[in-house]
Amino acid sequence: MTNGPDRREQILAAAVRVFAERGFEATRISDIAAEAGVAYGLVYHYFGSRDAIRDAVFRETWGRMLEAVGTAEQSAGSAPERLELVVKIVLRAWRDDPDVVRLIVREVARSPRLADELDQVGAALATLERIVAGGQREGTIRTSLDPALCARMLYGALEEILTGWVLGRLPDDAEAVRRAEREVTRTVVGGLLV
Amino acid sequence: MTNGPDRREQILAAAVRVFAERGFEATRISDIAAEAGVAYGLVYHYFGSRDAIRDAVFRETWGRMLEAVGTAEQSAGSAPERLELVVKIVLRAWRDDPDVVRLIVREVARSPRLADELDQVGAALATLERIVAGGQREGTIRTSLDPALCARMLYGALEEILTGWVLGRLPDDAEAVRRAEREVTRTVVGGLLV
Amino acid sequence: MTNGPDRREQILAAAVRVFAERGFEATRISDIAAEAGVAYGLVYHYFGSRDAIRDAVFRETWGRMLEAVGTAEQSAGSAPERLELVVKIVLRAWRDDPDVVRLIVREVARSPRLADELDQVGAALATLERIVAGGQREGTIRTSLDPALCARMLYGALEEILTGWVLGRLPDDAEAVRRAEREVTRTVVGGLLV
Amino acid sequence: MTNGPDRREQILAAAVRVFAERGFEATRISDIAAEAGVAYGLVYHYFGSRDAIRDAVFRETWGRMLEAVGTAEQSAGSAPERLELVVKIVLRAWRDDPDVVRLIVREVARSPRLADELDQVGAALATLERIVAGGQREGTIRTSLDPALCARMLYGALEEILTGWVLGRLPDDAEAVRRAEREVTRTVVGGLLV
DNA sequence: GATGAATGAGATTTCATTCAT
DNA sequence: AATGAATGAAATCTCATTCAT
Repeated sequence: MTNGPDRREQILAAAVRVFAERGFEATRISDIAAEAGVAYGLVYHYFGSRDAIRDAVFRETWGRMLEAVGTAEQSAGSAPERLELVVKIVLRAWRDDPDVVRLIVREVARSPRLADELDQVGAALATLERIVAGGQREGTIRTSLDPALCARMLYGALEEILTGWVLGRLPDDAEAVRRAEREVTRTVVGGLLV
Repeated sequence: MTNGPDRREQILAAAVRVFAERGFEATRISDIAAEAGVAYGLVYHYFGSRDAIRDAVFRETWGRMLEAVGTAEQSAGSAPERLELVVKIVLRAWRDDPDVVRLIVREVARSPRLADELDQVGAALATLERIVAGGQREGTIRTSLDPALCARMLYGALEEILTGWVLGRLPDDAEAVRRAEREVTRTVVGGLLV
Repeated sequence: MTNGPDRREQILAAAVRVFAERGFEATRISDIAAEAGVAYGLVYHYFGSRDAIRDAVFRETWGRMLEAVGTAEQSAGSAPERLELVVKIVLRAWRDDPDVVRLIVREVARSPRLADELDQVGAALATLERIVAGGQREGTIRTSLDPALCARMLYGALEEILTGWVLGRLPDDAEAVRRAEREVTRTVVGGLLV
Repeated sequence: MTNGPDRREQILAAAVRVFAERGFEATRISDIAAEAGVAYGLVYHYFGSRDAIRDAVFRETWGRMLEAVGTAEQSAGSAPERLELVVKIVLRAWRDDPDVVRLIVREVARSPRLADELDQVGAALATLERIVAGGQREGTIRTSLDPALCARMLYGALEEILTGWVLGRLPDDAEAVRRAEREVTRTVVGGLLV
């Protein structure tokens, strides 16, 4: 017996880095093992198969993101203030944990299996939906809107900005990040108000 | 028999269907050949390699979409009216040509290689950017906004709604499509106005 | 297009030789490909999987044997004469086609999957059973006997003698083969008579 | 804790069960450890290798069978009576210890390596041979027969009946077992008599 | 142009065995 | 004695690509 959970974490962290670097489809088990500095078979000792690693990695990265978004839902303040907080949290993740964002942007959205089986995107959207519906009840958001549609508009806008950063198509210095926060809040969140 | 261009189109159309159905990575040359009803080697006769097929397919599908978005840029009217037209064109594509939309949503949008080499998404974003900048010049859109950021917000919002339809997460009957057009226009386009 | 069926036969014949030589479990696909003098992947082109090759080989080898035993069932003469013919055919197979006998003796009997799915042993036993039952009707074989049990006794006796030859435990020169025919006929077939 | 021999027996008994269930080739060390309820490495502590376990198991199971057949050779009575006793002992083993019989039928009988290295089948056949030769000396068995051949005929007949039971192809209730004893004795043993 | 047989590099996965604790 | 984490060689299988006809 050695250091079980540690090893597992070590491999998982390596997988996040490699997936973020080259994408899931282009990543070989040997890449992960090499990055983690362990033997080939140990990856299989902790994760049963290639797909299992992918699922674990996605669950893990999304877990962090969802937890953060969850705090916004629990925060004090009106619905628009909560949405503003979501915008801040999501966009700042790029600076705080770029590998996770890279992974989410590049892989999670496109994976049919994930969309069906893990559906963490769905969880994020559901959180946004609840916040919007709360805003309609408290009278801060137009009741003519469909919360599910609003959730997708905001989510899509945020994801596309992250994509711009990931692909180096948009400036991502600290000032640009603050500006993006401001503009998304004014435009999309502002567009929802009564 | 010498029906060259026809055969090529036949294979390309089959590739669109298969890619839309199962994704690019999961699609084998044999799947395309089978769907097209031609022999294995003929796919290689017209397209030199697997990647060449992918590029041709993506260029082709995006070609149609970009052409449509281009007509909006050329249309008469103010910038907000042009953006509204883009919204209409993009969202109605789902009803008109779902396989193409499926393909774009699942594969094109965030594929790193494509973004680099074909960068047709970039072309679409550039069109939106030009419309927004035009609106700022004509005084209909707030000048404090960054056109590149606006383009991405609108693009992302649209794409995420299409994703909802592709994955069956949002209702997509004719009435729902009209409603989505209205809400995106009011919320995101409306949020850009002075 | 090249010479399809020929290639398939070529691989199948190679597989028979290799299986007979080293046994199924110890045989690698690469062994078969090398013995057949073809590329690795071609084995998979004609047979879908390792198990499929095994099944095809067993079906093929047993096919030849069963066909031979079938002729005995069709032959003129009394049941004991037919059984004597079966004894002759089976024991002479060792001289005529040792690889096939080796394979049957070493592999077929022990394979649970085969016993269940291909069950060619079952077909051979059924033929013997029918001959014995016919003998009971014509009054040449004791009616107190269970034909299924008789079939197994004769089959087992023959197989065990073949095993002795395959493993080099019994002399197998022409004279020894003739003697074995005589003794099995006198002892086991003779033991069944009224 | 120092219950060495007990542990060893525990693992050996588990191996017999697992081998009988799924065959030697399909059995993993982990299967044996799990069935025995001990840790992975402990199997290696008591047995040095996978092959060593197999050999130990086969020696063990055959040991019991050979011991039983040996008592027949030592028994009072004529050679035919001794052979009748062998038939009884072998066929009744199915009811008494089916896992052992299953193992012998499926794995031991024709395994080339075993036949060469352990050759316990050879020992059983030798015992039968000695009984037959004794019968020829005492004048109860035809002297024209080759004892080695007779031994194989009887052995094969018995084994094939056991196979029928193992595979569920023959009825194996108490009455059917008694009948099989009677018929083998009359047919094969009877066929040897002067 | 058209076919599909042939090739082989490379990926996933298994599992006997070792070894530190 | 007992545990199970760690290792890596070896096997199966896939599939893009080539090529003879």
